[in-house]
Amino acid sequence: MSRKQMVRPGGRSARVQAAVHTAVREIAAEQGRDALTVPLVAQRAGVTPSTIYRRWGDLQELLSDVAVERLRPETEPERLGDLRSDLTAWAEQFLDEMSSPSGRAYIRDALLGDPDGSNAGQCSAYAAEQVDVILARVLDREDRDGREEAAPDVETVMDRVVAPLMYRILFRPAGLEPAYARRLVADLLGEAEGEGDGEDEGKAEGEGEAARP
Amino acid sequence: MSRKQMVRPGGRSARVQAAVHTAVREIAAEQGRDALTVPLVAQRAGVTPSTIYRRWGDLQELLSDVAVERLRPETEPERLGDLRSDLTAWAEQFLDEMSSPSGRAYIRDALLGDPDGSNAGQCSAYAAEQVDVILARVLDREDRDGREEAAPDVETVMDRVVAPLMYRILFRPAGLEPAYARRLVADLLGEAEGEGDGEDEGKAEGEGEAARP
DNA sequence: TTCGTAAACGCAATGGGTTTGCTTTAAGAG
DNA sequence: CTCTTAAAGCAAACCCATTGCGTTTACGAA
Repeated sequence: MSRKQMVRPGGRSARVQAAVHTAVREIAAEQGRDALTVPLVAQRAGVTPSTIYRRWGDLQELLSDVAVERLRPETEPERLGDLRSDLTAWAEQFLDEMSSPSGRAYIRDALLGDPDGSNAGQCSAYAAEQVDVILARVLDREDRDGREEAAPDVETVMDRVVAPLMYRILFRPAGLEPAYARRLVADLLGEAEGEGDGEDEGKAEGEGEAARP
Repeated sequence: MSRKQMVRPGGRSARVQAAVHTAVREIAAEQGRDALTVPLVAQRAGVTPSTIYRRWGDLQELLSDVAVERLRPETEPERLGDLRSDLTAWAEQFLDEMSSPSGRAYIRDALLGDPDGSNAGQCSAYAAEQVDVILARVLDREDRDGREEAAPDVETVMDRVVAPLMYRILFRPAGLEPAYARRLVADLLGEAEGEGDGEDEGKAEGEGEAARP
């Protein structure tokens, strides 16, 4: 677990932490993340570099902290009425947010300054939480009006939707489109009902990978 | 593409690159990767630090280069006779190698010093190549003796097997076991034939994630 | 409220990693 | 063989990372 969890909860410590975090975000936004350096952050936050080094260890851990904070979902998944719609919409939004340049940078930061893997685990837990909320609605609806709805469990959704999305984002960021997220959900849930809204659903993505040697 | 690709192919440049790469591996093996520093590597390789900085930019990019080289598979996937066996064996080995502490470190290095994502892409291409070799055998066998064998395509295997494995390795390294790799392959190919060799196949993994908030 | 303890911060000095201009070497072409 | 130029060596300057010590301040107990 990162150190910020064990600092004193109130008073000066909290002020310093908030100042440092906002300083990181401001500098990253204004001058790009390559410009980020501990002394720069310290100056902007109005503290001394040694304070940052003592509390976070190094720049990577600080960035990892900020990244996890930034990766926390702020709203519940949109409520569309059925599992397929909810999951599709959420997957598309997840892909959209995470595959942006800043999203990829945050993911990398979270993975990076993470000696014990707890920050990355937190990241994954956020996604699992969101998925669980969506899946819980299925049970709710079944309880209410007895209708049966095919409901995979959280782990299956992580394996079949979240993991492929994240893998592509990290390892093959080229040519990632919303259709890919839709297809993953469709493959998981079965393509039974009304799909095919005219857009491309195919798995074509114009890459020349996996050529036989 | 990383810079080492555009250096002069022979002579002193090649010697320097080789010396630097082996220096990185030796120091990492002897003193741990935390001890790795550009001046140290330079001294061991018999070059000046500025040479390394000019060719690789910084330590992370150098480590990324070395990591990709280390992640290249050295042998063809084992040939067991049918798709299910080949893929299961390969997935187990992949998980075993990649989830080891040094494997995770290499993956992180490859992802890290990788501004344009080409090193990570190379990493993924290696896996896709191996999978493709396995899948090509199915077509070979069909051509030879007309037998039909269910054959997913490379992208499907990447989504259903490689991506979940890599996701767990990076984001949830706790409690990863060979059974997980076996289950992924079984889920993809259908659990039709003889499985259940006594070991645990279940998806139980004693984690408390995804608790409803 | 007051006091005591210990965590957290500021200050300052130092060591070393990083960067850069200039020079020298050597690979590859004509 | 000579020429051109990419790449490596050298050295100095810069700045970041690290650490010891003194000071401030939050938190808890009397």
